[in-house]
Amino acid sequence: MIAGMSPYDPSAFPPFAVTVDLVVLTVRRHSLCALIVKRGEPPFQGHWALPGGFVRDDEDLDAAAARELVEETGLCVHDPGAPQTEPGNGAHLEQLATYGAPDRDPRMRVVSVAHLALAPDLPAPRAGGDANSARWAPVEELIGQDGAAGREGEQPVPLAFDHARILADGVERARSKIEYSSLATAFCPPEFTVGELRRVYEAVWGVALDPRNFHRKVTGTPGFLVPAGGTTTRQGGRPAQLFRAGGATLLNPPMLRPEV
Amino acid sequence: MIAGMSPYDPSAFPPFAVTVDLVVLTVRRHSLCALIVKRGEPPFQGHWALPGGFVRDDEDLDAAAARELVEETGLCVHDPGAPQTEPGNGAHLEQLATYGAPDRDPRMRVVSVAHLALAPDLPAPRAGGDANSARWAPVEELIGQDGAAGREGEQPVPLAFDHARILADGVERARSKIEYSSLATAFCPPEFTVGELRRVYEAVWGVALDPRNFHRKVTGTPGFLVPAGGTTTRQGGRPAQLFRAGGATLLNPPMLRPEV
DNA sequence: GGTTTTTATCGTCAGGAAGACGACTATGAT
DNA sequence: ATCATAGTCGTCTTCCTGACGATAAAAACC
Repeated sequence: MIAGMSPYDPSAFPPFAVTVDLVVLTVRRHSLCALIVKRGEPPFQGHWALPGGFVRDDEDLDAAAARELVEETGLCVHDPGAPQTEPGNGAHLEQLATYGAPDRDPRMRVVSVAHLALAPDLPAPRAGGDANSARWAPVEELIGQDGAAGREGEQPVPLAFDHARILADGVERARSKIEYSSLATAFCPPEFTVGELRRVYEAVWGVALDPRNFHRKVTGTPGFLVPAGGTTTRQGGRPAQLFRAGGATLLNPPMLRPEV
Repeated sequence: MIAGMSPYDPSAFPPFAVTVDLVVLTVRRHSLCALIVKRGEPPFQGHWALPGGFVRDDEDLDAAAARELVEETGLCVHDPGAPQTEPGNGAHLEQLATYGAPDRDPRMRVVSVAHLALAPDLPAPRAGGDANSARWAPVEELIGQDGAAGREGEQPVPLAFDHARILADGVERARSKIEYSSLATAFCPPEFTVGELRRVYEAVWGVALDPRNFHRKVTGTPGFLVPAGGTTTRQGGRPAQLFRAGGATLLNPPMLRPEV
């Protein structure tokens, strides 16, 4: 607000509530998982939902998303201004899309600016202040698209509001974006092996990749990986070289996702 | 709103105004142009800005964008629900991003959901109800990134609010999306030649493409183009076969944008 | 200790796609 | 008739990918 400039006539536009919702993704035990929280108040009390909350009066949208991310997971956003993420143990955060159907919240008009966060595997989710509990759930349990629904009798958990749609859009964004960017490294710890990075791709895409061709591709792309010096054997088998994410953010030519 | 469900406590969240802003792009005389309107009221009275307006109380975000598009240009959105555009003489419309910095409007808190519209060349812009005038402006006059700024003494027109940023994001979205989708056909009339489609790519990317390789690529990609039957000579030279956009929306492998 | 298993890494080869560019075709302009 | 302009078909080389053999270095097992 600037002094001396008259505000809008409040009757000239309808008031909205603006929230941020978070699609927080990680890779746990070979599967892509999303963070969901149990709602403690109506509507949808007791249902699982994406974490989120109201945007404050003096807060930018990205700042609100980063604040909610810290509140729900303790994760810090790695590089708030940069367009792409870098290694670090922080998370990658980017705006996803905005959802504002008139009836998406039964009580009033709410516009939600969804954000996508990618994080390395975390010890355990911590419940935020306004949620009874939180957990990581494999995305195929939340959105039945891989035909994996019904496996072992697991029925999809219905998410509150339009959050299943938001989650599906976020997953699709992640799946497509690791094709042409180095974003998959956001799922990895600061130092990682080629095999660990390959398992990220395999989990996010739900496919098996040839280890030899994958190794050739990622090590042959300039700027994608830089040797961190040292090896690890935490996966068993022959020790693997440790890498750090390089400065390159765009992969050209892209990593090709196998046909379904 | 649902009867019997109590509304939010209005003091629990700050009220926002929600608007839609439009990045309407077309190709005119070999250059990528954006629709801008002259503001008739403060703030930024007399400055050029992107068309847009308030979202109504019972209106979805996409519906508001489509309504503004009709009001400003008379263009109808081709297929409101489909994820991609098809030929038609309507426009392609998709959500771009949301901008909500606390100080982006000096009078109050406004969150703008920007949308991107791609349209074939139109006869003439018609000024909407709330704009004194409207015109197509080459994007390099509005965002100085191609080094074309200052050519012939044309200084960039400063757009109101954060609209230069929004326009730049929209242009970048269009430039990248025509790589891997058939979206470039949204800039073409219902029937078009390979050469016309190539000139769209050249205008949007600002590069020259080899006509022979381009022809091989687009005609060799299944589902991208379907012969419409008939030829035209409106470009001079040998008559060219007319095509219509095919059903394919994704180009795999993508059209490669030459290195800068 | 020896063998098997697991994972990592290097190499080879065939097929597909793209860039560079030659050649030919069919119109309008002069 | 000649030229300029645009469209269309080929050729050749180069690069990248997918398929897959082979080797290397650790842990697990007997």
